Amino acid sequence: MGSTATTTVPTNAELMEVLAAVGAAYFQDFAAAAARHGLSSSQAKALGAVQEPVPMRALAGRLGCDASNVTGIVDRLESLGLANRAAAAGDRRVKIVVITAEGREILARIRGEMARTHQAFTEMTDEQRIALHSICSQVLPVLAGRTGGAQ
Amino acid sequence: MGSTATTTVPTNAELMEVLAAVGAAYFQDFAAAAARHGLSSSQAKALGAVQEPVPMRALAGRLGCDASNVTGIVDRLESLGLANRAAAAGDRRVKIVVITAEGREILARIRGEMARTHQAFTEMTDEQRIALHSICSQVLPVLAGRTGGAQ
DNA sequence: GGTCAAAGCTTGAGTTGCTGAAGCACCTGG
DNA sequence: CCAGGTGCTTCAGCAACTCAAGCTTTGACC
Repeated sequence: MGSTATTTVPTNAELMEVLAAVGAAYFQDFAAAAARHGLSSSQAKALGAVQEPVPMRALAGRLGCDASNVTGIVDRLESLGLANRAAAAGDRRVKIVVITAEGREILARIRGEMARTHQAFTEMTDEQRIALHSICSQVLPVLAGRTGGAQ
Repeated sequence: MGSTATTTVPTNAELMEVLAAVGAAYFQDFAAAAARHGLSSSQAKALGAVQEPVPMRALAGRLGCDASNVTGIVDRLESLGLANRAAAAGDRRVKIVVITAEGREILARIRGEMARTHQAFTEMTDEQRIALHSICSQVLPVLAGRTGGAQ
């Protein structure tokens, strides 16, 4: 394959285009896998964000949405038996969302069923895997806005 | 985590994690920039998908949602003066969505204002830019499911 | 030429996601 | 103990999304 990299450096616009396309495709793969298990993408995303127990308010921060919104999402996860609300020790206002064993299993199954994503990975060389992981890790703090805002 | 590039190849799970994080951060940057101009992310995404005139049905395919949904989105774009419905020559059933000059300007402004994304790009070396673009381009056909489905 | 299935778009009902304002329960500092 | 702030929920209200049904137009078949 093209080990002779055509050394034309892509412009910002070109990078944005492929990045957006990859992001959108990844998201659709994720949403489709979640839907097969009866979860919306928001619910699945929330499930992924509570692998560690998290207070409602912090979960809203992780999901980038309003706290009142999280109430409904966790309501549905709870009614499906995938998560529970637990009281926080020391502050009875706080409710901590805890994933159940079943929730953990569903989450693992969803991630395992993202077929297109897995196939995309298998078609990458070791060098590409290393490069991609390195670039993403380097770029993430900037992109996620650790520049002056606490998470 | 040696700063000496430990050439350990990342696992699928590790790749999925950083990819998901980057995708989510990119999307939030996009949504925030769109919101500054009074557009929801769906509307902005649709605007980006009609830089070339596109029939309603094809637009639904590009956005990965139901055709009936596109009606409402284009309604709003039209009421904002960012796009228009035009009759297709040769088939009077078809309505073609055409972006307006104002729509094009807003879109350019949104893309220009994705500050975090641009900053992330500026912090990449030329080699990283080339590698990222190459990997995304290679992976995109698989990830987007060109495996048997016409777009 | 007439008829009928199919395609393209819209509409309507219903669910979810999301926000903002209001409200209740609880903590903390004076 | 009281005032103000914090955490969660509830309640409109809107956008997005899906499915089913409906309308217009098209294309093919008789």
